[in-house]
Amino acid sequence: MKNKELAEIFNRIADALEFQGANVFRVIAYRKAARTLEELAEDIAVLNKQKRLDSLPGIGRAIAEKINEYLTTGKMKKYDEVTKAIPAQLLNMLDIQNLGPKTLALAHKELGVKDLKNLKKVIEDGSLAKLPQMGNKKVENIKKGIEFYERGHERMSLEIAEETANRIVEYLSKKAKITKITPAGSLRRCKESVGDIDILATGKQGAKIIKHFTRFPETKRILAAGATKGSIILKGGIQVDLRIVDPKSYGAALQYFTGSKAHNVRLRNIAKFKGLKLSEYGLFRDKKMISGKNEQEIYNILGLIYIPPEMREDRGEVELALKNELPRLIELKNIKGDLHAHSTYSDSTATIKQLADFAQKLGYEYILITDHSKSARYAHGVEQKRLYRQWEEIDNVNNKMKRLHVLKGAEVDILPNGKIDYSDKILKKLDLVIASIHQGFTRNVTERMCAAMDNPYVDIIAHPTGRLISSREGYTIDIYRVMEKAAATGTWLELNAYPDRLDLNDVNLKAAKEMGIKIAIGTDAHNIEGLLWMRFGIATARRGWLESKDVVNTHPFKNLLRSRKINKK
DNA sequence: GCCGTTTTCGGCCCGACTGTTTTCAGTCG
Repeated sequence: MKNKELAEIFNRIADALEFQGANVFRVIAYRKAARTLEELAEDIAVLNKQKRLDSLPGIGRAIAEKINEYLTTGKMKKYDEVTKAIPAQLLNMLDIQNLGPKTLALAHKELGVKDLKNLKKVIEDGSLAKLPQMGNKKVENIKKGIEFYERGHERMSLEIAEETANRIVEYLSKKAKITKITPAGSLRRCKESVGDIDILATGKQGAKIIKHFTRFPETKRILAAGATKGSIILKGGIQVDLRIVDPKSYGAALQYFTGSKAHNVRLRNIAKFKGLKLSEYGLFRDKKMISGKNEQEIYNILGLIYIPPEMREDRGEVELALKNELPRLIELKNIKGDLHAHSTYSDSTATIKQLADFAQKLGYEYILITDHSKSARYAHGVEQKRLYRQWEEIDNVNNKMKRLHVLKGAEVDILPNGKIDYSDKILKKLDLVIASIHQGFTRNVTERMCAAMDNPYVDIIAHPTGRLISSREGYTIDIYRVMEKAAATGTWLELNAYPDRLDLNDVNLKAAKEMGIKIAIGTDAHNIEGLLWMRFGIATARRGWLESKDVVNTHPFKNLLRSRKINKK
């Protein structure tokens, strides 16, 4: 699929245009098209062939033509033009904090800066500081930006973001005079990875609170400290922004700082259309504030029903909210059991009994034990003899449990040769079977997965794309074809709730739902606490617009096994 | 460059902070 490739190209064109000082809205247009392509589950080439490009948001005639040009000739004139005119290394530097397109262009034009090495040189010899509008402090900030840039600035997992935000909220709540405080931004939207942490608070003495904030023990550097806004970098490199607003603006500020940017633009447009103005301070008619305290009220006055933060990405939620047709998103309390958990039989530290006890404590009706199959040597995969022993143990545990059912499952490897790692004879005896790829990430993954789904005993495909958020792209795979096969065979696809996986991701989940595919949420726990990751699974499911009915482990125990594909034919 | 319950042309969100300046430009979110 060329989707990602094209997205990259359009982002690159946007960078170049920005550098050249083009109309900012043209730049935004290219970025929007790039975003659409990044999030598209379907193959852009297929859409192009069917002449359906104009149905995509942010893609009009000009960009559609460019896409077609690239898909048919392998080239794009516009892209060649801009990359020829501007060295790639120059555009990369736009990622440096405090160094924007204007300054970079100035340095390029006046001092001949072409790469990072040049830039450092003109900083050191003082020539950059002498340019118009520049000065020592500005240059100093760019220098700090370079340091940050060179260390690498990865996004953090949702789990780390949550922990970090909690620590800061606790610190601020203790001493500063704050009436309300909450994380906002992408953390509140539960995005799979968080770039920096936004926190919103109310209080009378903004400057004092900000000052206290900058003294947070983990602070490494203070980026800004005003009367209503402060910004710090923690020792681990995480940036945290704090905004203080008046209580009467709390709802508007919460709405604004939760974002996403694209979602907010839509809302402000609607406000404008109604002759109103929406800002982080409130909703205004002329100069008069008509709402601001309460977030929900703002949505309602604009004619929308309340949109949950997880949906606020401008992926069609605004249109549905206008028509009062938003899905009723799944909640953690709808979950009746965990469908992916490892025990000490393979590579977990938790015994079956411990998992069962904790699952019961969580209020579950069932838990599926899914240890690795025999070929997974790295994970102490379970061979036949030990599998039988595990079944005995599960029977014993079940006898002791009050309410909870421990189910016999397995996470069976789909081997590089396409075979399933247990015989059908064994699979048949299991309550539920998960199949997954752990080897041969580039070898016919799509075909192997599709073949696995043809097996009537394979109920679930685990972490279907194989990506690790922090470190790995994922398998070489056509996820759309995999989803088509899942829909055709009635195989469930997993939403793996392990914070570094969250796979399927939000965008793929939404596509899967539209195709009628059922989702199984499993934590992939390798210890007791891992079962608590379910909340990240739920957050991601909500980002994928899933409702209770789309997720199989919202079924009560008596219906769960009945809904297997083998029992439906 | 996109898009339309307005407007097929003319909009396209808007404010805080900083640093450079004496009224504003650049960057960021």
